Amino acid sequence: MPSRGRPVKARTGPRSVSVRNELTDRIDRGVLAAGTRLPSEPALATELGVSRATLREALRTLEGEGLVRRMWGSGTYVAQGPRVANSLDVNFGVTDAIRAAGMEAGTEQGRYWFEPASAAEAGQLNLEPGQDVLVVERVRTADGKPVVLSRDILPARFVADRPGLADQMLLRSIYEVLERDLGIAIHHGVATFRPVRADVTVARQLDIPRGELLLAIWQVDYDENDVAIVSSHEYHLADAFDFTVHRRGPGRRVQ
Amino acid sequence: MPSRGRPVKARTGPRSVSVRNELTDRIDRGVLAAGTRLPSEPALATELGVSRATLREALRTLEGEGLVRRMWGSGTYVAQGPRVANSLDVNFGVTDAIRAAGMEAGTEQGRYWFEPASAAEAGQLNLEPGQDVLVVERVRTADGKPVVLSRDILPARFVADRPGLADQMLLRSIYEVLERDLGIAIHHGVATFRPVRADVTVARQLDIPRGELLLAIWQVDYDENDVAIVSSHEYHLADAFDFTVHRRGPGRRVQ
DNA sequence: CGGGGTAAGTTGTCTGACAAATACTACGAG
DNA sequence: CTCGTAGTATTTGTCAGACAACTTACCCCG
Repeated sequence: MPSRGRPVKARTGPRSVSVRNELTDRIDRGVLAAGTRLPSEPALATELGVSRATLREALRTLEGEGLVRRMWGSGTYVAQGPRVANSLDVNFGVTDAIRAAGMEAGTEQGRYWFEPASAAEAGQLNLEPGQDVLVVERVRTADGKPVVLSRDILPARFVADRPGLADQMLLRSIYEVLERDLGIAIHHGVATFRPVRADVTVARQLDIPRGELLLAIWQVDYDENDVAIVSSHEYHLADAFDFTVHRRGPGRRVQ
Repeated sequence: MPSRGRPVKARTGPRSVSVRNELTDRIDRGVLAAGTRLPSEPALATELGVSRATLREALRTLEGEGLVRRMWGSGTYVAQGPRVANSLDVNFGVTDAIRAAGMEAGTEQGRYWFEPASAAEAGQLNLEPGQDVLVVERVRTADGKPVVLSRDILPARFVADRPGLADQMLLRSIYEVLERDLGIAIHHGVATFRPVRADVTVARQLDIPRGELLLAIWQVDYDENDVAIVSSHEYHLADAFDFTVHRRGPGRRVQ
């Protein structure tokens, strides 16, 4: 395919994901307000120029994400739930979380280095122990105040022949650099979290007293083939944000 | 509408959910091991006795839940991802979490009372301020050691004419009582959490020093019609469990 | 004015077919 | 013998139309 300046979105994958994005867009922009009923499936399918099967594919995904609710014989409705700002279900970065809270996101003390992977890191990233990893450490600020200390760890081979990339990661989102410069799209991640107290090194970097309350988040991100790409450790100030999670079930015990 | 609180086991739902349950069962039982490829859609559809469209509906749901991965032209594979024990994505109760960790779940200091709803509670549960709510407070133990203090708040009218139900809630899971005795199935919930320090009352109930690390979780559960049913406050010992979350995306966002 | 039945509307399911992408195989060049 | 390449088979994605199951609203009747 000849290279165009901006490949709108034509080439990517199944057509149903385009439909999904179009519908989420309409919901986000308020074109489809919460609680309202969507047009019927045949009508909406014709309007979007796809078959009803493809539309249903997209609707099923949206229902799984909690954005719409389908009722047999009645219609499909936009969920009127609290469209929570930073839901942990979707894999946002720290920058997005800060901006979603209406504050200005910044970075301090950004630095990176290479080191041999520890046994734990090698296991998470599917490397041989001792292979080099790139560690990117940043202190993220909201309106100038340090709120998160993050350490992102990824295989060094990703940036081996691209010397400038590590510097880019200090300035921009790592997800963004991975996708735009390396063509690696993060598909999903698994996060584990626990309350901890700030030890002396973390306290110094975040400029808080030792023993302060933090939420520690360990996360591993995978691409669409379940290959581990990056492992992250984050320490969040306890009162910086509230995290929310949309939980499914247990209302499916009937069978 | 005829008053049918909840028909026994009349398979009210769509057939695709039965297919979904059957497939999750096979994955959970190990019949379909992680990483293996499922039979092709036509083959699996005939085996399950449904059309391919219905099977795809179920597969779509499973993909959204992260249990399988579909690859165009290749096949559908059981996700070999971390089938984490207590993932926050699914709405388990404290009892399930304790048992999943291989410990014995118990309850201490269970008690309940009625009180007028506070403004915040009334808003969450869609009540008039001042209407009575039932508050169920329990200390949950794992192998005899207190690990969670929980307060569940629900409209008093649910148990107004069933005096024994509140006592049942001290012994069994509230979800279970809601579903079996009241015909109310919790469909989903939204949880918010934050690290906190134990104040004096919480510390006394959990038998820990004041200032100990806790994870506070506020949650509101809804039925299938987005009606708020119960509001919960839980205080978890920081080192009792690790919570994990499966995070989608960021994949491809248009904007 | 209330109740019940009927009809219209909507989602769920089925059937069959073709398109698009991938995995496998056979073949030929080096 | 090794490697790359083209072709074929397999698998998921999409399409079209039809009918079934279910809900809602309207109209008619008591």
